[in-house]
Amino acid sequence: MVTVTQSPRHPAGLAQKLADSGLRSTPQRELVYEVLLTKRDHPTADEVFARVKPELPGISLATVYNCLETLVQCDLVRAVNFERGPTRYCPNLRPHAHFHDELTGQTHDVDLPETLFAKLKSELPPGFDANAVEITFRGKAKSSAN
Amino acid sequence: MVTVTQSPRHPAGLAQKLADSGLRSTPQRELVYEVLLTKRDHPTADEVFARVKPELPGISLATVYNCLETLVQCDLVRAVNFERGPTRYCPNLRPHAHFHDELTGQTHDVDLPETLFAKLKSELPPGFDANAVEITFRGKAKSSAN
DNA sequence: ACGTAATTTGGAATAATTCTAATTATCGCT
DNA sequence: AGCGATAATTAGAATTATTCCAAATTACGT
Repeated sequence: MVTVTQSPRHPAGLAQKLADSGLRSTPQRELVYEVLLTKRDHPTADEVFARVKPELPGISLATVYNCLETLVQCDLVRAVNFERGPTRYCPNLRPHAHFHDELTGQTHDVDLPETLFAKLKSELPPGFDANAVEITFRGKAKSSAN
Repeated sequence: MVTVTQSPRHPAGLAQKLADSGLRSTPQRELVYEVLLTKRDHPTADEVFARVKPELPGISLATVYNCLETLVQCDLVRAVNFERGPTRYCPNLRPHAHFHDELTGQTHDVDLPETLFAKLKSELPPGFDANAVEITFRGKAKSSAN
C-alpha cells in the first residue's frame, strides 16, 4: 500500500529548493514556510514564532530566525524592511510593491506592471546597474481593499 | 557696526521651520542639521553622534536621536530604512530614489523625473491613496558615480 | 546500527532605540 | 536684570530585535 509522503500543504517547491542549496527539509522549515503562505500579512519573526508554536511547541525563536533566513537564502521568501521596526517576511515572489496603510499599520501587496519596473531601472543614470527595485507606498487604503 | 547674527552655515530655514512647529532652535539641533547637510552620505544616528561630538563634546546620543526625530518631524530631514540595520538620515527633500551599492554598502541619491512618481501612484488599484512613494534600487554602481 | 554533518535549542550577548527622571537652558513678562 | 513656566538636554536604565554560541538532537548515507 502506497501512502502520500508529502503533505499537500507544502508546495513541492520547498524540499526541492532546499535540496538545491544542499539544505534539508525539516518540520520547522516546513511549518515556518507554511504559516507564511497561509496568512500573508507580512508577519515579523515574533509573529511567525507565535503562529508556529501551537503546532510545534518545542520550537525556539532562534530556530524561527534561522528558518526565515534560510528561506530567504533559497529565494522562497522575501525579507521586507520599511520604517524602523522588525523585519517582515513575504512569500510573494512576483515583482510587486508594498502599500503601507498609515491608519491600520497593515501592509498590502500591490502588483505593478512588469514594464514599470523595467522603466524605473532604465531611468537610472549611466554607471548604475540595478538588479532589484523596491517600491513602498504610504497612505490610506479604503477598507474595501484587503 | 552690524554683525551677521545667523551663521551662514545654517540655512535660514532651520530656525523658521522649527518655530513653525513651536520648537526652539538650539545649538544641538543646528549642529546635527549641519553635519547632515555637510556630508550627505546617509549617516546613522551613531555616525551623526560621532561627527557632532568634537564640536559639542557634551552632547549625548539621546539628544542626537531627539534632534534627528525633531528634524524629521519638521520635514527638514528624511529617515531612510532599507534592510535591517540602523535608520539612516537624508537631508535631501526633493523626491528621489536611493541606490544601494551592494559592493561598497554606500547609498546614493538618484533623482527621477517627477512624472515617474506620479505614474507610480496612478498605477495603484482603486481604494489606495498614496501620499508618499519610496524607491530603492540595489545593485552595483561604477566608481564614477559618487 | 554508526559515524558524520546539519539542525535545533536555550541562553547569553549585542545593537539600536526609547524611556525616565533630574538638570539645564530659554523665553516672555515685569 | 530677575522670575517663573516650559522646553530641551543629559546619563543611564530599560526595551526590542537580532545574532551568537556551545551543547544536544536529528537525519543521512553506508
